[in-house]
Formats: sequence, structure tokens, C-alpha cells
Amino acid sequence: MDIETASKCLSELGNPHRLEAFRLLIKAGPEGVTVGEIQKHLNIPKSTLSHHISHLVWAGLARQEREGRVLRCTANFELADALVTYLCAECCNGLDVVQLDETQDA
Amino acid sequence: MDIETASKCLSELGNPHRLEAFRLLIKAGPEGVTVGEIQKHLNIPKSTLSHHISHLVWAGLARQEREGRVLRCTANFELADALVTYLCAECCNGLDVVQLDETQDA
DNA sequence: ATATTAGTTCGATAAATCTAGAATTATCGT
DNA sequence: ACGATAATTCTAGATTTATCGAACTAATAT
Repeated sequence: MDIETASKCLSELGNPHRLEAFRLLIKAGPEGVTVGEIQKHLNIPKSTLSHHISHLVWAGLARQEREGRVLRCTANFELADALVTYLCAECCNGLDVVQLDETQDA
Repeated sequence: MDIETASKCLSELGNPHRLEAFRLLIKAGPEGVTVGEIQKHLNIPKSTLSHHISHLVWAGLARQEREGRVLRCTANFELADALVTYLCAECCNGLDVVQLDETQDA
């Protein structure tokens, strides 16, 4: 992971709609979710969502594959891990991140 | 850390100049670095750099305080940690990030 | 064949961002 | 007070991004 790749990924995740969509993909695991399912959560027009998803795909953070009539989206877990690892190493003083036991709100 | 805060931080770090500047601040530790020192590394016009730093400050990722003629910039380590922790929890399947022993290039 | 569903691509507009020179402010030394 | 240094603020142009309706493409069902 170099700084150009990292800033590209961060830039794409630096949009509330895309970050939320990516979060959904991660939470969904390897099975992923369809575009329609993402749309139900984000509640934005199809064309806008499609645009955001194509951003994630362009950055390599997500993949899409057709399954009949639906398009299934999956996160690129390797890249997500590499990005967090990069941030820990380069932008977090090598923070020894501990596994979270509970979700934090603030 | 909520999703709005996270996407705001990610967006600000999603620019090569700002990411590099922030990386310098983190690496510099609590003593921080002056704007001039950052400029030597980034090699961009003062006004452009100032603009980028003000972005980081606005997002809460950095702080500035005057020291005579120079302005000393420091990273907000707590926020950096909170951001990485959020990403691990929400966008990385709760990745159990290990402490890095060596820097990676790819 | 036609209709329906799922989603993309096109096109146009509004808004935000990036860049950088010029002018300005703040501090220090003489 | 004046000049030099450090950095910001102002201003403006160029580029990029976000949004979303309309038209289009792909796959299925009748």
C-alpha cells in the first residue's frame, strides 16, 4: 500500500453514502449484497447509488458480479485490511489496535 | 465516533497532500512540526499548504499553536486512533490488527 | 413478442474542491 | 520605526464531484 492508493481509498470512503454502503458490504461478508438491498438502506435514487458504487469499484474497494437479474456487490476485504494496516502503521503511530468487545457511539 | 465524523475525517485524509502532511504530524509525535517544515517536505506553495492544513484543523485531525514567528502543528492522536478503531470495527470486520514489525511497500 | 424487474449510462446542473498569486497579519531583530 | 521572516487570508479560475431524471441494457416471466 502506497500513499496514492491509500489517499484514493480514503477519498472514496470519505463520503457518507459510500462509507455507509461500504460498511454494509463489509458487514454482509463474502456473500455480499445486491444493489437493490443497498438502495433500501441508503434510500437514494438508483442512478446516484450506481454512481457511488462505481466509485468504490473503481478504487478497488468493491466488486460486482451479475446473478441473473441482480448485481451482487462484495467488499474487497484484502484491500480494506491493507488500508487499515497502512493507517495504523503510517498515520496512527503504529497503534496496537485491540479487538473491540463492544460498539462505541462517540 | 459516528459515520458522519468518520466520513469527514476520511474525506480530509483522502487527498495526497493532506495525507502526507498528516503522516508527518503523526510521525513527529507530540512535539509536532512547523508549517514551514511541512512545506519543505510537500514542496507546494504556502497558500495551498495553508489551505490544506486548515482542512485538517477543521476536521479536528490537527491543531496549530503559535510559537513566536512559527506555527507549530500537532496531530490529534486521539481522533486518529478513534478513526482507525472505527474502521476496524465497522469497515474491516473487526479486524484484529496486529502490531507491525516492518513497514510494507505494497 | 411483450412486459417487468434490476440496474447502468447519459446528460445537464449545482456545488464543492484545488491551486496559487497577491495582499495582509503577526512576530522578531536591529 | 523598519525590514525580514512565517504564515494566513483574499480572490479567482479551473477542475472535480454530487445529484438525479430520462433513456438505455440485461435478464426473466408470461
